[in-house]
Amino acid sequence: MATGRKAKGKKAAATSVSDGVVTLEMVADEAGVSPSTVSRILNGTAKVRESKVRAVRAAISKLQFQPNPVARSLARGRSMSVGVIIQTIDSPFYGEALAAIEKGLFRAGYSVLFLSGHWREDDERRCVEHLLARRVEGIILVTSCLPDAELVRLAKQVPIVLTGRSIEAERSYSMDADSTPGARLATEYLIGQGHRKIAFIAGPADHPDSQQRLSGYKAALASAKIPYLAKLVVPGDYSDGGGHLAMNRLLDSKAEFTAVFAANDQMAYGAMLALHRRGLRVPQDVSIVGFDDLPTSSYIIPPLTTVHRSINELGEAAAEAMIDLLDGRVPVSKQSSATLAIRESTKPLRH
Amino acid sequence: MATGRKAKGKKAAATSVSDGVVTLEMVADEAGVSPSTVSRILNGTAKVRESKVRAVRAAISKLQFQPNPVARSLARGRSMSVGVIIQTIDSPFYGEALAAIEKGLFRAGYSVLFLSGHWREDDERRCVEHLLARRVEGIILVTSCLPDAELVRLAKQVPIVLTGRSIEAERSYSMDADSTPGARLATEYLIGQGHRKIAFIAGPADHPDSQQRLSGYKAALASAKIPYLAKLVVPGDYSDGGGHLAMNRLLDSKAEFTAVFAANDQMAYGAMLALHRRGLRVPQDVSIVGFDDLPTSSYIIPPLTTVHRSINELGEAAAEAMIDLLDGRVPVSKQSSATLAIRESTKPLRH
DNA sequence: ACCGATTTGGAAAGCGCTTTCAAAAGTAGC
DNA sequence: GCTACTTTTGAAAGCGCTTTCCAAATCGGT
Repeated sequence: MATGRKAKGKKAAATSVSDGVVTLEMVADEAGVSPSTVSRILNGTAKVRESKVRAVRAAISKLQFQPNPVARSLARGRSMSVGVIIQTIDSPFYGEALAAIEKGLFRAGYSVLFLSGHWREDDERRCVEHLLARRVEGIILVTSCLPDAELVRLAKQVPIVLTGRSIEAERSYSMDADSTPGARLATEYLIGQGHRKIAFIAGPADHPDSQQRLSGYKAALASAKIPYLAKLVVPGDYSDGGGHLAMNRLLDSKAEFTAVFAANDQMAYGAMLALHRRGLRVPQDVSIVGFDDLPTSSYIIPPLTTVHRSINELGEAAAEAMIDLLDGRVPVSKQSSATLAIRESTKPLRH
Repeated sequence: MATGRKAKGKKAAATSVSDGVVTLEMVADEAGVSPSTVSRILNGTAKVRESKVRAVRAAISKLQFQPNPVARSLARGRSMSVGVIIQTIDSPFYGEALAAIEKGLFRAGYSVLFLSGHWREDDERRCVEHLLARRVEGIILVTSCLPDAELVRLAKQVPIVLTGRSIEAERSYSMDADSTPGARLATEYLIGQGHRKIAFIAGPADHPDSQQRLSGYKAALASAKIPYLAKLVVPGDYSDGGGHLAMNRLLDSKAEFTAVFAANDQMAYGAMLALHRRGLRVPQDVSIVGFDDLPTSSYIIPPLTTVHRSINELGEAAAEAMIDLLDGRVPVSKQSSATLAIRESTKPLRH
């Protein structure tokens, strides 16, 4: 094979191993064809005579050639990478989603750049800048805290997919998994168990997600004709510590309640600890339900009843939507509804 | 300013906005200098007359120029990216380390590619391939499960930093934070509290880390002249479920013990739940200590006494070591020792 | 004012691919 | 066997930077 293409001196130099790194040109030489042909075979961009294909394939495996993605990116003008901005990369809740995003995009040949915004608007803005400078082809924002207008503007530059938010913009896709139904489900379950004095530990007030959970709680109360009492609602911040504090505040306020719905599992953990410290038992004295179903929630004591959403699916859907956008397709929206994981932190109220 | 460099037609074309993307050449035109000069200013690779520097700076900010990192990478032959392989990106323990790695490398101008190996040798191998193909400049392996020989071979290709492992190779850095002292600390604390029948829930047997914890446990027993009883050691797998199972097994075996040391917090959670299910109270009936100090460990009931290592520091150190390697320096090894976070899952044995 | 020693800065050659363009080869059709 | 196409393929021009090389400008000293 390798019909020995007339080496023109220059070629010989190119072929001389220098770096241990094999280039497409070396493959071309080895196979006795031109670089264009190799490229065409690599990308399937044109028909090439079978015999040459074989020669090139042989050369590739002989030299162990691997195309340099950087050169490729430059030539094609595509970076084959997408950015993912998350608030903290070690988020217990979103971890699984990240894994799914990584997997989905990886399979499609993209590299993923994860960056943390730390719940700070300008940190997040800096992440966006960095990603844009890195020429990512798209950005996935997991619970962004940037203002809508800014996101809309961003969407003009690159396709974006948003979770937990919703904006109107071309080349963008919002997966605002509404938390309201889940919150309602949780509250209704408590009501179904006979509870009427149900406290609510809220998330950060400015968080849309957190507002939805509150309104789900209210909706459930309303439909059961239970009056909404502001004193039963205490603010939290989605952290264990915040839940602990909130529960202490609630307890100190002497408001009466037989059940608590915490806007997320971490706050539920904190609340349970506060209850425990005051000698109150879960679920005998107080029932508690959380939201998120963190991996450990089924292993704490008592195992926590909580609203479960497939966060894995969320990640998969985000990755898929991004790929759709990048390919110029319009992502199909898919709903995955929340379910209630009923465990041992709740029990029927007996009177 | 801008002395009006004789535009040569060709230049005019280059300057004509086409894509919305500003190139270095356009900046050069705008400032009336050559591209080389702009590049030199950008990189500080040579002295340039003050007046030109100002003109170029002005042009850059006027055009909002941002150098294209892809082109830069190609020209410099450096990708400015490093890969991080972790077993699962949503690991509760390593999450914080990832955050620190990301931060450290980001600051140094590198992008980070996170990939998950899923505790599978060939998945991990595939990750390495991918990273190499992507031409990362270095790889950080957080608890790799590849055989030593392979890692040594890998180190010949790119600098690597390893955590929880130790290999001998040029351009590599192992940060094998030995778990033995921490494990010993935990066991000694239990002994100090009067416990003599101390069970141990081990991690995966093939895991060096897990072996160290076992030997720390043994060492503490030995130095207190407490005989080591094999029946008090049950295998686990570092998961909540594994801890649950292990504890059940222990309980079923009817072996007597007043305290348990779990090789990690997740298994401690599972064990506590198993204890709870059998009506045994922590710490009144059984004391338990964990290892890792997960963020939630101080919020579970009862808050878990556990071995704390600054996982954040680990991440920082990994990033720093990688940067050192990339800059051709030899990383200085820094030790951060384990401490015991004493909380409420342990109490003195009274007899 | 003149000469060698420094600075400065532009032209041009890459980096390793892709892609356009046009020539070379192959295929029919008559 | 020759014309008119259609396919296959190579040469060469980028992609947007960096860097080498060399000419031009500047400087110090006599």
